[in-house]
Amino acid sequence: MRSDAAFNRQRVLIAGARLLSEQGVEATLNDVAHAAGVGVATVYRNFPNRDALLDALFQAKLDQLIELADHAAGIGDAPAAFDTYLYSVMEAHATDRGVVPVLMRANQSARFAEELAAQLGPRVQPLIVSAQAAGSLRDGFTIQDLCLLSAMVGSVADLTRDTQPALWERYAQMLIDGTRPPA
Amino acid sequence: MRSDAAFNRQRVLIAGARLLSEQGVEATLNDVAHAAGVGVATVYRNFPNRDALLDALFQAKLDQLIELADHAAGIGDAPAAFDTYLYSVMEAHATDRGVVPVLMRANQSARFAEELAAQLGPRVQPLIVSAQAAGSLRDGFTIQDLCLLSAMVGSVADLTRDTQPALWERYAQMLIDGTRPPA
DNA sequence: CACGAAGCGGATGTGGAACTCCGCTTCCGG
DNA sequence: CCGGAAGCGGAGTTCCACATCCGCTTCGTG
Repeated sequence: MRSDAAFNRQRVLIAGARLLSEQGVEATLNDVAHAAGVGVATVYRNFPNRDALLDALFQAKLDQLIELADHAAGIGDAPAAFDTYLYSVMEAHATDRGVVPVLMRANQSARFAEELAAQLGPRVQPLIVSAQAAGSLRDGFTIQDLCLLSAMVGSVADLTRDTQPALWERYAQMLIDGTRPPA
Repeated sequence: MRSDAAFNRQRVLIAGARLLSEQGVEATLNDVAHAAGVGVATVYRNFPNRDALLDALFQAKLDQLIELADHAAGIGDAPAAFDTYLYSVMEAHATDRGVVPVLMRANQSARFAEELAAQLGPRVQPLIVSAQAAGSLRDGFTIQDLCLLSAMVGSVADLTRDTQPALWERYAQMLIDGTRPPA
């Protein structure tokens, strides 16, 4: 691969990630190409179609969540570690319009679901188990719950972004409260 | 207005409501026209554009929520009345893909926000106040909370409809638990 | 019943976004 | 330093949904 081509591919990925965060999946490939400072054809040369680009960005988002999990795993206190992780994922959903649609493709594509489970599961499951053992998390709580609770926060953030950009935090807190074991 | 024209208008509204429930705002006017058994032009003769049709359907959805509120108001027990209302609104969001986008236009249009507040507020506020007085609902809970909690359930239902159509109930229950006063 | 206005349906126009084609430019091994 | 392969940009094509136009049909009044 020629060096300039590799450089352009990076530019497309970076611009794509930025536009995805800001505008969600609505962003057009024309916009991405323009933002990256390349022509549309260059985008299509690297990614056969729109979905292929999204696939590539999916892995980047996944890496981001993995990093959050690894950071939380470094916290000694089990309840705090879990809470920190859950909150940071919620924050990612709320502030990055690309996370929800990209990750939620897992519901539609077995390949995505597997990759998600394989890469994220081993890191997150211990957080859940430890928090349950410490009594700060209700039994029966699953990774899927974590994904969907975060998606819920994301949807609130989407609806209120224009008028009350910080409101999602209220609901994030409410949901975190809801993860405690029933009294 | 000619009788056949009035009849066709009704057919469009009914078909529009059905498609909105099933497919959400994605439904095309062509589909609506076909489902109603009329031509596209007939739809446009009654509603100058797509938004005008959605406006008309908005009022229908609103009536539906009002009916739910009136039904709940008939329940003597204040906590049960509020819970019933909240759950039934959540159910409406989860099973009718049209409710979220139609109602959430209130966030963008002052007119909708006013109409919503004017028609729904006086019915729902008493439910909230009574439940709070009875100690089953936390202080600071607002109508907006009710709308957004329901929207959250709707978003979960959207994401899981294909694979686990009843999963939204789990989160509905979780959120209702979250409306109790903190221990 | 007859006639004109009101209403009708679908062919057509318009616009925006995904995707392709092609003539020009840039890279890089010999 | 040069030839050609690899890469490039953007004009053009296709597709789909919204919206309009127009010749034909139906209603309902006199």
